[in-house]
Amino acid sequence: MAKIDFNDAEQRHAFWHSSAHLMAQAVKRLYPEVQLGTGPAKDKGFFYDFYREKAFSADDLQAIEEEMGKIVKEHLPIERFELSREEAKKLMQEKGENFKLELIDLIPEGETISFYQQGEFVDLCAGPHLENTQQIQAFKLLQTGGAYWHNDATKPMLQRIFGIAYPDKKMLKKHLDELEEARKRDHNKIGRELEYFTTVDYIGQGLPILLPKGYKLFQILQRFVEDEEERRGYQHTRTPLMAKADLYKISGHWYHYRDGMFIIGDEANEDEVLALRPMTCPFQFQAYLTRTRSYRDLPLRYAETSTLFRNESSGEMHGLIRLRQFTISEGHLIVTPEQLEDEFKKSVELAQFMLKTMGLEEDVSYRFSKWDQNDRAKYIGSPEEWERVQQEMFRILTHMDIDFEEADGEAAFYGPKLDIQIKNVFGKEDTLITVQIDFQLAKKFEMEYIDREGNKQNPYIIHRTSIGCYERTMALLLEKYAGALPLWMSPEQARVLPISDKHLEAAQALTDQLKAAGLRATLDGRNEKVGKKIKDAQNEKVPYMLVMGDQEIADGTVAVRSRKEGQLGTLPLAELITKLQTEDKEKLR
RNA sequence: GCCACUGUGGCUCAGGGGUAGAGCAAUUCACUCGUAAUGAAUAGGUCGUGAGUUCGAUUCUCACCAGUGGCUCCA
Repeated sequence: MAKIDFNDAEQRHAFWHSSAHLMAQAVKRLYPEVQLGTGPAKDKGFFYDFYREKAFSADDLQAIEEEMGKIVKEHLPIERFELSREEAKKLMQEKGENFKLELIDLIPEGETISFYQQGEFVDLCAGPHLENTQQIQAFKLLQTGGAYWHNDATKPMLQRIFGIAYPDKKMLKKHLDELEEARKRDHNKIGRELEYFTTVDYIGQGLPILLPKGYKLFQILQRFVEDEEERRGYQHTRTPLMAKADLYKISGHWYHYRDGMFIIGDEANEDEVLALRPMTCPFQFQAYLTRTRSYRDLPLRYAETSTLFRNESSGEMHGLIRLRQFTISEGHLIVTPEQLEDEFKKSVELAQFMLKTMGLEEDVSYRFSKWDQNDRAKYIGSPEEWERVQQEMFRILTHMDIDFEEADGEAAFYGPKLDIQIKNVFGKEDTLITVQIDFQLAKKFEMEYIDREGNKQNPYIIHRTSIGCYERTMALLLEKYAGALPLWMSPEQARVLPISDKHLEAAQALTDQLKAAGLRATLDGRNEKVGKKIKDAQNEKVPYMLVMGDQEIADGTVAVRSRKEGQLGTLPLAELITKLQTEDKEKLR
């Protein structure tokens, strides 16, 4: 039997795919009434969807694991065979696999219909697979969850079981240990422990409280972003958090986004109906509309640190990543067609600069999000316009030095997007940053400029964010650094630790001097042993600990300890301040 | 919204139909300490919320709220 090369993506894939079949075989043995959905390999691991009235319990999972172990020991060969469409349907009918029957109907005419069999278990499947069940020597079922048939919320919900498998126990243990480690970085855990944020049940879902450390980080990022934007030719606005329904009717949000908005007042009662803003675009457009614009005014770059409200459905909220109220580094660029490419590139470059400075540039991937031409109700504009703008955007993207994937059906309702994606500790992907080309809203809002020939033209609009939503970005930073943020982002950069109460006064003076030098310093004036103070500061991820005792006071120095490097010896105060200021300004690690 | 799981003092958790405990953390006093875990004392919980069953519920039932994982949706 061929040995599996786990570094080979295809072999790994086949391994996990066969693991899914192994699990399905065990499930069918234990619960014959279960109907099979589908069971593919994932990036890491596998899952299989089953139709069953009851969800699988933890005890069920254990029983399934045990049954899988038995099947492995049976050394069942895995064999492929092909059937005609009629034979295939007959077989699946006999087995009562109604979902598989649906799948057969989806296989295009002329394509071969293949099955894989191991022992009594047969599954409709394109493969490829392992040769024998005994190759799967180590596995673990990790969790269950509901999943709609065909990923469609109108279809029945199946029970999905997730698992991981490896050719040997060592590899499995390594994977499980890594999972454990990743969980320890979960921003939702450390962000609360380190007191960046909290939630309160009687405030509500998706409405976190940023505690002082959380707000400090927010503020540091906001100042950094706004300064950088200003340097790059942006002007900042501050626009209302709500508007009359009329505004959203012009933009189309009222019709395309209504379920996502918090609406105040009732049209039926002829109230004045207002809605909290789910995005900033129509507000900033009003800034553009204050006077007649010439091509000489363009590009016009508006930015805003903008708080938005979206009525996400209840199951969606997650830590700081998915919220009902959040604040985004919003911006809109009003450009002529000739400026589109350059301004688009600059927008992406600004985002990349932000990612690089935060240390996240290695962790993101790029997605060119296009419309779904089979679902036109979701979008405004004609198919011809969509094709034209998407081609234009594709052209711009290929001129840039980025690898991107294309995704259908991920566009905004008014235009295609470049999404910068990032994964959290659980491997779940979210959009961190987005740059979008909008060829629709300028027309709707009658935004125009006078071109060289004196003719009125609709500009293009680039919707973009430089750092994304602050809350989400903060979440990913906390996970990236496991709470130990680089100095420039640390809410508390240095903590002064007096050896005893005797040294409190000198320690206070040192703290004040550091603050005067623009550093974020605090004093631990507790009546505790210095060892304990150091330990606490380490746990709270403070980058620098400054110990003050008789020796230091006599010498006019400070004993410096770094979280990363341990004892750094004693430094004269002026030298310490220079060191910290230098590191603070560096930003890049 | 759907499928599940969870909810006992700041944290980790124990307990169990008769109105609650432990360790750590906290506070005060003593000690004034050079890399946490000395001594003494104190405080802190209507056991997520509401209703039902019961003589009595934190413990049983139901509903709701919130947190978490998955699906759908989305920044």
